[in-house]
Amino acid sequence: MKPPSEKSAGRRKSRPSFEPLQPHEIELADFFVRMAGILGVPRSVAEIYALLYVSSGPLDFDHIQGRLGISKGSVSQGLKFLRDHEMVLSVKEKGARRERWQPTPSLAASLVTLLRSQVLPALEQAQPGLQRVLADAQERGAQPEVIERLSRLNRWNSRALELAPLLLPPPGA
Amino acid sequence: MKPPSEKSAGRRKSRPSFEPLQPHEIELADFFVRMAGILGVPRSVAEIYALLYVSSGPLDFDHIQGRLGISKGSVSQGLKFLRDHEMVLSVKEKGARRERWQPTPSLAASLVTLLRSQVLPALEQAQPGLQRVLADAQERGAQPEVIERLSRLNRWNSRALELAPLLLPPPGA
DNA sequence: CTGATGTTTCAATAAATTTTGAACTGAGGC
DNA sequence: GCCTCAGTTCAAAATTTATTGAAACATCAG
Repeated sequence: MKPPSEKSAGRRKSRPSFEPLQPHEIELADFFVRMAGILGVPRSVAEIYALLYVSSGPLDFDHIQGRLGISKGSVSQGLKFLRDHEMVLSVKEKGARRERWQPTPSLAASLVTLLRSQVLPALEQAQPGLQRVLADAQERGAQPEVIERLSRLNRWNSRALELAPLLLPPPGA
Repeated sequence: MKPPSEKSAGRRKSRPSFEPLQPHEIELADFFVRMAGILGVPRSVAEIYALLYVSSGPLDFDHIQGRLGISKGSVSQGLKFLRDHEMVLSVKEKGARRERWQPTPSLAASLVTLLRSQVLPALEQAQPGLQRVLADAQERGAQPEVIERLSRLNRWNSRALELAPLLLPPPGA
């Protein structure tokens, strides 16, 4: 958006200037963006992941920002998200100041982490409420059909909560 | 937002005036809204489904609108969404003008339908692109690590596409 | 056919989410 | 300690998505 004369590269910091995404990279990014969209993950996050995914080695902050052409803030927040969900790893070379990033080995595991973090809290928080709703319906002598529905929902919820910890040990095990 | 004097119910159409949601209904609605949010389903759609889910019999258009206090447009669109994803059924009593709605018997089946409709198109559309990205990487002699990642992604995609039709027969079987 | 009821459509509006960028923080290096 | 670099924060702006409501449409009774 403000390509600063590009050629004045010479002095001081040499303003790296990165290539925009290549067609094959765009294609992959589109795929990840679309899949991420289903889970409400922002475009910029998916793009960062896609870039790391097609790149041969780990990339540092400035490369990510430069190649994707997005703001520092977005890169920072995006990497935070990916870190929090254990979808990227930083490779800190000895004696190097900058961190360099690469995708976690297993995309499958990453997805599980992501899902857990979205679904589990909802299930946990809902637990007492759902029980109350069911009890309520029973007290009020609601239709058997409704009671049945609410019971099933409660059973599901409990079962999901029991199963969840088996999927992947909670962070710190 | 503009309660039309409420008490002037008398004449003509008797302006039904529905109760707002009860606490136990709100609780359930919150749960559905939250779960729906994970998949990017709008609040109003989740609310409609929740209301039908706790209600004893099928509800008609005006009841849904009245009890949720949302616009006609939202109800119409919401029901369309739920219909399209086979999450609600209409029970048309003989000789009755209005349609009345209730949730599909199996919530599980409904969720599968919903997921299919979101994920499948993305997988299908991505298929050729992903293959191209992989071929591209091979031609360019990319790092083995990258090739490996892209291959795995392709295998996943194919497998998912093969498995999908088994989950539930496509609408019209 | 006509009028009334019930539903859908869709442009305008409102609400929610994402992105930006400038100010800030922190960690070394010197 | 002071300065530079690397990265974070967060309020404002941009963008995207959902909701509204008036007008169009459809269906049926008479």
